Amino acid sequence: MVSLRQVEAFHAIVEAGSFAAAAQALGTTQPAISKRIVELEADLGFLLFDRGARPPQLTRHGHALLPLCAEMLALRTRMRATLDDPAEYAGQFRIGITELVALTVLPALITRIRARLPRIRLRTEVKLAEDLHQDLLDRRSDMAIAPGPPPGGLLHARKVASLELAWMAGASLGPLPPGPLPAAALARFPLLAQTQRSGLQAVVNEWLLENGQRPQLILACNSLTALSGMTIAGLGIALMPRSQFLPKVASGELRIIETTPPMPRLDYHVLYPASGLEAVAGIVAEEVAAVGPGLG
Amino acid sequence: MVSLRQVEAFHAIVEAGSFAAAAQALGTTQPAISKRIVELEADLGFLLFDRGARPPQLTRHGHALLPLCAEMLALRTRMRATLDDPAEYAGQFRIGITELVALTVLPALITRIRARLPRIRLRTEVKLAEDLHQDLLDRRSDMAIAPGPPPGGLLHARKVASLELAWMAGASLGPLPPGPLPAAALARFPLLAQTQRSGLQAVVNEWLLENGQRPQLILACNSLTALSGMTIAGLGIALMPRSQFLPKVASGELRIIETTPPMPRLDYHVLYPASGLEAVAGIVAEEVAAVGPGLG
DNA sequence: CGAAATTACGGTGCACGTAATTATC
DNA sequence: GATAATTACGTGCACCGTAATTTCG
Repeated sequence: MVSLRQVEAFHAIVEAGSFAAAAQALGTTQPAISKRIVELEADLGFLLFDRGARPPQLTRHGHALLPLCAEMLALRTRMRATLDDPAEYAGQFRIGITELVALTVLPALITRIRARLPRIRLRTEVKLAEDLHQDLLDRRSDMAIAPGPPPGGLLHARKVASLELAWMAGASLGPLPPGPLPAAALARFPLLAQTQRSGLQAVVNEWLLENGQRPQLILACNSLTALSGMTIAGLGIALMPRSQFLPKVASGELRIIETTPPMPRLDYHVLYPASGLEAVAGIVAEEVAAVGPGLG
Repeated sequence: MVSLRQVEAFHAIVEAGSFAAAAQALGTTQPAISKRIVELEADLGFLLFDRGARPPQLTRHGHALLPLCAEMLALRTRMRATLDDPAEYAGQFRIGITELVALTVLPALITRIRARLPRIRLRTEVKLAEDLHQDLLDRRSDMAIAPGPPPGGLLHARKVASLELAWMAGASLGPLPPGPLPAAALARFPLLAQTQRSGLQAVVNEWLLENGQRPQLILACNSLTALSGMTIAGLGIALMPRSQFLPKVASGELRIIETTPPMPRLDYHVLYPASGLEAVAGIVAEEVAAVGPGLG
């Protein structure tokens, strides 16, 4: 029997232009897409694609079927919008966040969301920025609070904070030269960093490259907390959200290294796809924006 | 994610009036239906039924969702109808038949069907009449060629043959009284029969009951061929399609017992549901009708 | 020869059906 | 107390992802 997954796959192939692209768009693999189409063709009793062409061309019947598929998928979206008042939404809502969010505004955010959407079933997952983006695109999450910029025009995006970043060094790292350091001087320190998939690390890479340095990481760790600990221990220097670590600076555990040119700010966005949950997501996004200043 | 099976279940419950009735209509069980609804509600984020009422009442949101579901299911049906020329249909088509059909017109029928629908993938299954009806209702088959009457108004039905039936006795059963036998006299013979789910047996039961006799079967067997063998062997008498066994009568292996009142005729129908394959089924039905006289 | 779809295959999660429980009239 | 839906649970299947194969340009 025809299933929505098959219809979705067919539609995605036509939209994306190839089986492989459709697989990526739907967050699955090429063989899975291929199989869904074979099954759909068997169910319907006619071929949808002419496999003799590259890329596969729609058959006459495939063309005829396409608008029906689009309409069916639109209906699925409209089903979720049937809920006129988002406050009544009692379903699951998955928010992907960074560690920074988890350490700062998450408790306040959850409190605010529950106040406006009392029946919602929240799920949060901490990941690095690029993984959060991918989860959104693959529909594994409904919203992300992450450094931008958003990967494409596919997502609703709203800027919620602009973090001031600063290179930090532990007290035991030895004397620092006075005044702002150029990139070349900075790059001579051991660089501690989150992994390549992190938003902070993207800033580091870009800044170093723009200033003629090759990023050479000494140590990568996916935990910001662990990273700060290693920095304090004098293992190297790390780029971190300035305000979040000001207490450590005041206590003398961390020292701030100014740079020239200065580090850019890191913009946090709330991101969500068009998936029929926009009404709910819009409310959550408002609350994210409200707590945004707490990020730094 | 919302699936067509969930939507189908929801729609069927509203149509049928209860979870249990929907399960029967869809050929599944009550728990399966219940689970699909729970999942659908979880996906959508709102309740569809008020479980506090008996039978469960649609919530406000359930009411709002219903037309979208109906539209989606209608789209699924239209998808199959996308095929404008049924002769191009290259899918599976499952025909349920009785043993009588298999023994008489099946080869001719298959030849004719393949001529008109050259790409079709035919599947045939031999079963007793009641099982054929159930397979149709549960969507396990696409067409049945079986004794009527059809169980409800749910199926397309077309009469394709009217079989003359006759009680038959083997040569070794001993002398028969001359002239037509009343039901009471007939019932004193050992009665051989197909099982209760057979169309022939339904005729026997009804006729005996109408004429004041309790059906008392000596031996039941689901094979008409085996039944005729046992009759020839003198184990008892059996009601069988008259024309099909005329050669055995001519050879003296079988004798015909006329009754009073005479046995009714057994009407064969071609049956198929509304499932989006009507165009194909209509063509197949024409061919069934064309070979119908071959049934007797 | 390279890109892309299909086929093959092993594993896993999900959906089903049976049976027991709960709830409602 | 009876009917109907839910919950619990074990099983089988279907779908997925990895990898190998085939098929085009």
